[in-house]
This record gives sequence, C-alpha cells and structure tokens, in this order.
Amino acid sequence: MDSKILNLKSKLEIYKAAMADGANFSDCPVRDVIRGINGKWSPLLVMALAEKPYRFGELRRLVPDISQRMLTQTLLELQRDGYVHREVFPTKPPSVEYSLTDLGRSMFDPLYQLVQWAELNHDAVSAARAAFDATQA
Amino acid sequence: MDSKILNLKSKLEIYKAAMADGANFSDCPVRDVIRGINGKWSPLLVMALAEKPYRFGELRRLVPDISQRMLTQTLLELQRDGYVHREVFPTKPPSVEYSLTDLGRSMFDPLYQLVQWAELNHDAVSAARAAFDATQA
DNA sequence: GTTATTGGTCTCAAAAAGAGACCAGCACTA
DNA sequence: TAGTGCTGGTCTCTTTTTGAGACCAATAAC
Repeated sequence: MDSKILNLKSKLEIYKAAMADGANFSDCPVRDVIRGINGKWSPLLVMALAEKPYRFGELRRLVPDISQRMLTQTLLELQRDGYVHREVFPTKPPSVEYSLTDLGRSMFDPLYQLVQWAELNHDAVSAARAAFDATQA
Repeated sequence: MDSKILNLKSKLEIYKAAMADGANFSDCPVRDVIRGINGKWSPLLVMALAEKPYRFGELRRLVPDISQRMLTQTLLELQRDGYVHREVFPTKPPSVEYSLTDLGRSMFDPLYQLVQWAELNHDAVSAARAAFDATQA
C-alpha cells in the first residue's frame, strides 16, 4: 500500500510539471484536450468507432438515446479535434461513413483503461450512492 | 500496426461483453459510472485530491475558474459516488477537508493514463483544430 | 465596532442539451 | 404519376445545466 502511494506521488510530480509554473490548474493545456473528449457522448462514440467505421444512421441506432442534433454536433467536434474522419459516398441517397483516425485510435488504450475500471467498480459506486442517499432521506 | 489492431479488437470483445445482449449502448452500466466522472470538473478535482487532501477554499484557489456553486455541487456528487470523503473540523470558523477514498484513489491510475495521453497529444489536437478551422473559413 | 474568514446557499442570466418538425434528392411501388 | 421511404442532416422551441455574484451566520482579530 505504501509503495502504491509513493508511486502515485511520483506520477503526480510529472502531472504537475505538465502544468504552468504558477501551479494553478486553470491554464493547463491538458484540460483543453480532456474537455474535448469528456462530453456526454464523445467517449461512447469513440468506443463505438474503435470497433469499426459506422454510418450516421448506424450510430444513431447503436446509441438510441442520443438526439440527431447531438450526434451531428459531437461527430463534428470529434472531427475537428482530429479523432474522426468523415467520408461521403456518392450513393443515392448519399451515405456518410465515420471512422477513427490514427490519433483517434491512439486514444483507445487509455480510454479503455477507464472503461475497464468503470466496469470493475460500478457495483461499488452503486453501493456508495445507495448508502449516501439513505443518509439524506 | 496489424498486431495493434488485433489487440484492440480483442479488447473490444470484452467491452461488448460488458454490455447488454441487445448490443446497444443505452443501458450499459459502464456509462452510468463514466458519466459520474466525466463532468467538466470531476476529473480535475480527483487529480487534485490525489495529491493530498484539500480544504474547500484551497480547492477554490487551486482551480480559479470554477464557481463556488459548481465546486460545492461537484464535490457532493463525488462524495455520493464514494470517491471523496468530507470531514468537518470544529475550528472557528469550521473548516472542511476533502480527501479521496480508497475507491477514489483506485481511479487515479486509469485517469492518469488519460491525462498522460492528453499531454502527449495536445499538439496534434491543436494542429487538427487549426487545420479544420482553416477549411471552414 | 468594523472587517475578514470560513463554507456554503439562493437567485437570476446565459449556455448547452433534448425533442421533434422539416427538407432535398432519389428509388421504388402502386 | 402520385405516394412512400430512405439518406443525413438543419431549424426551432423547451428544458436542463452552468456560471456570476449577492448573501449568510458565527467568530476572531484589530
């Protein structure tokens, strides 16, 4: 346990070094990147596209609770940040395929770590929520 | 590169297995957990508290662009999900210390992976954004 | 008595997200 | 030939979330 904490501390040294010298978090360049991938739908779409390219309508069916408006908008943001490639095929009617770029694929590993952690701990989180809500009642 | 893709695919098998059989993403338990930590401020606060416990006012100064309202609210959510412990000390005026629980600490590793990735790739993202915006002008 | 500090809450304005109607262009069908 | 459906969107309206900032009680220091 102690060694784990030390390890954690040494990692934080690196993390803090990545920030501005003033050591406040507001102009940390990492935040800018994280913000682009921590929208409500972005990680989900990246995970989906990591499997294979999908067309607009396919993504819509895969994630039924996203509105068409947010799907368009999130895909545009992912495209702007260089994670997703958009290609229009001249079929009738035209179909549009979305796929991950190399940059997008490079995000999969760390993102998947987080997903794995979430899967491993979602029981603990549910329990914590239930316990907390019980005290508030 | 090919082996990387294969590795990615095998990981996705696991990911999909974690979902409901219908293979649509809307009732994936992982989403519920991810949602709790992908707010605008949550990952930042977890990273900060990973270093050491902080008091309310200290966090406010550390993250100058968070409003007091959102700091209160985000800390409450993190507490509810079992990531953060809140302790009131009977000083005058009372001071409140926030620290990570074991569950919160267990999140650090995967979260830090993502931060590291973000740091490594923020130049590429900036470049992609600039290139994209140039075509839209 | 005045001022500052603590960790909040409350209210109101602004921004973001969700719901759903609408659209053009073509193919297929009746 | 008129109707229907599919494509990937956009537009508008409503609801939710966030941000900005005033306010608060209790106490200590000046």
